[in-house]
Amino acid sequence: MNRRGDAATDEGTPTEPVGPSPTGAAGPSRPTSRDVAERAGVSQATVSLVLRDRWRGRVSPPRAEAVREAARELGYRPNLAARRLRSGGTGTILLVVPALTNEFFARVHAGAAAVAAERGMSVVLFPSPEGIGPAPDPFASAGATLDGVIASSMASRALRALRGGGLPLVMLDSDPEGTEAAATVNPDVPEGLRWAGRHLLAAGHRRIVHLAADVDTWTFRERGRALAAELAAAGHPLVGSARAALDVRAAAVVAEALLAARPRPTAVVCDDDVLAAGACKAARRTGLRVPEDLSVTGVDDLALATAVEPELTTVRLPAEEMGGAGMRALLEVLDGDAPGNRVLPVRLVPRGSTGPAPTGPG
Amino acid sequence: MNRRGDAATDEGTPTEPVGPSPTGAAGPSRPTSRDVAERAGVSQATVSLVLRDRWRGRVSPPRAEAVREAARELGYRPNLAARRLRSGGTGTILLVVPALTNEFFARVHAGAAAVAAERGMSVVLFPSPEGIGPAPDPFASAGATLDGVIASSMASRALRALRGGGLPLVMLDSDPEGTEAAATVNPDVPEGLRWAGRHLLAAGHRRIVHLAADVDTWTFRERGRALAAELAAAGHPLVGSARAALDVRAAAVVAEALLAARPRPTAVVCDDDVLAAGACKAARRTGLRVPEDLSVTGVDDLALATAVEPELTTVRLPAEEMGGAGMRALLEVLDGDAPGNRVLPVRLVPRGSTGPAPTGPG
DNA sequence: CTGAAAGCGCTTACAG
DNA sequence: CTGAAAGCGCTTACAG
Repeated sequence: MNRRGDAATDEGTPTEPVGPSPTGAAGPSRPTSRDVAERAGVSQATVSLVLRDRWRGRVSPPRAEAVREAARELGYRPNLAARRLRSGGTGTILLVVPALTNEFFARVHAGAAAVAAERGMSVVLFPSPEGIGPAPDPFASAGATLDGVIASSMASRALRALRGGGLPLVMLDSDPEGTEAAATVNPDVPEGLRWAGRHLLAAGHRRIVHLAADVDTWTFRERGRALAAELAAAGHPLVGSARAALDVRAAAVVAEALLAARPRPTAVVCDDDVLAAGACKAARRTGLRVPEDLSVTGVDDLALATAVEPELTTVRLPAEEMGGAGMRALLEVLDGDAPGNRVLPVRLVPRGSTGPAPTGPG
Repeated sequence: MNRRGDAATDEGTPTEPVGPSPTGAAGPSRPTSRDVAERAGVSQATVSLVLRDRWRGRVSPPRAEAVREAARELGYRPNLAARRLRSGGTGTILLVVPALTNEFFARVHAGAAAVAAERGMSVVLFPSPEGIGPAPDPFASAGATLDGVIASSMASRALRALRGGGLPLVMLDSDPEGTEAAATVNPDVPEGLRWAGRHLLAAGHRRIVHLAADVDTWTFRERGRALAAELAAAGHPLVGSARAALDVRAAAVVAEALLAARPRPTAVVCDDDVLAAGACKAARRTGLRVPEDLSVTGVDDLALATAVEPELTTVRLPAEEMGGAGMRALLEVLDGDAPGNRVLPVRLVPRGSTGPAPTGPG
């Protein structure tokens, strides 16, 4: 007979120094589906059916309700290990991102993990992003067997390594066309960059440059394309552009060169907040004031956007929502549905790093 | 910093799944311990003993080697669900932190998750940090059954909710005395703050103030205490201090007040990089140059430390190592060992936000 | 509509 | 030193 009780009952149990249960399964054992079945006066099979919501047309409503009540009274929670063993699933999803230390991907992960937790699944991060190209088996090195994969912002080259795993794949922030993904979830980055361009145009800026990320992925290509198109359509095309690695210091070096052009640009649109922070750094070194002499915009709305002075005007990407939506899509695929492609809205967050275009010659 | 998505070529890598699929449910079924046993000519029990490294004195060395070889040849990896079901463990560890969005805790989590993965365990984050005080059962709301708990930088009040769970507990960045933790892992924060103080004293600063975190936890109390003691011992005690919430904007407001004192302080030691960024903001608004007029130091070495201009001199805390060491300690507890208390070294990273004390009257 | 039974892959007493 | 056997808690055909 299984008991359930609070920790206080532990005091009565003998605790050897080298414990009887080295696995840490302390305390009285939890109620099982057998206990629920007994209490509800049904079989274990009925309990399983009802609790997994597969009972319609197979169990009578009153019995289903009785099962639910018994489960509630007992505080029953299914043993995930048993369920997985029986069902063949592993309960773990691999999240592949290009850089683990990046705050954006940390937020994507948080969003995905939260949704996974609701379903008793867990998320493992791909542990060595550097090795994703030549690694013969990225999945084995993940240290777990997998039910599916979510990949974010990957280069198409790196994506090849993800195929052939035969696992359901959901792509985030990636080309919705031509992938073998079962579903995609994308922030509307083109619209975001258009917002940034319009924001600067409205402030009177006419000499705008683009500090692009030196990363060959769909998301950054789209950013550059959308910005250039928007400005050109307004009759004030980009007057310059350059690429920098996603690193504040590297970006500062490249931005300094961009700012050396004459007439000097009055605004720089950056693909990413990290690049924008680099641009601000460059401005400061060059003796330019932000925003009086130079306006700067970023993308992401990371913590550093409000940490720098002035704070960054930026395009907020819904990182957590992307992770959550991606996980939800993957769960749908696992359930046999075809979720398709989703686009999430983004918004411009105006802050201190942008202002009216300086008047007079540059 | 890692470059996003920039992976080496993977040409030559076979795209077709070869042999037994390492990925689990899809494709041909994975080899089981039974397959290994068959191939090695032993029983399943022997395989289990050998592969879990519990074979000494129970299995002859040649047979043990044969088992290992068979497992290698087959690409055998144990089914975690089966192992957990049998052993009673759940394979999941709860990590409780005060703020999920904080980069420091994200790094602690990464370190813990990496070590956990090596052992086939997974880490769940406490999902609602706000609720940790009054929550009647934080464990149930974690959405999973647990083998143990790691808690970082928690207020003692919040800690009470963690007791009574009856689960093995490892504390990070917390008071090593008087807790019911089985083990603690702490960065040497007092030494870190002493370093900051010495660094400024050596640069000639005599009017130093402390911008403290308005958070009532052991780690921040220790920081203030160590700094005050170090400066007092040198004959140049703190000339002021104030507390601010861990938020750049809030810190800037408080720092402005600190900097209004006359004679003006020449250096501000901050409990955290976020506070230091706020202090830099305040300096800029006040018209003070960093570091010419004011030196600023932080603690953590977050990404923002190098994103701001000038970059922050800071005390680097080994966040990943703490998470990893904490997980290792917890695994030892689970194995029946008593790991005790560990202190991890910290180091001062001098950057542009500190310089020689300004000469002349403040 | 419902229950009895088999079995997922592993670990652990237990008997040799 | 080694193997046969039981069983962890669940889900799923299958037989009523």
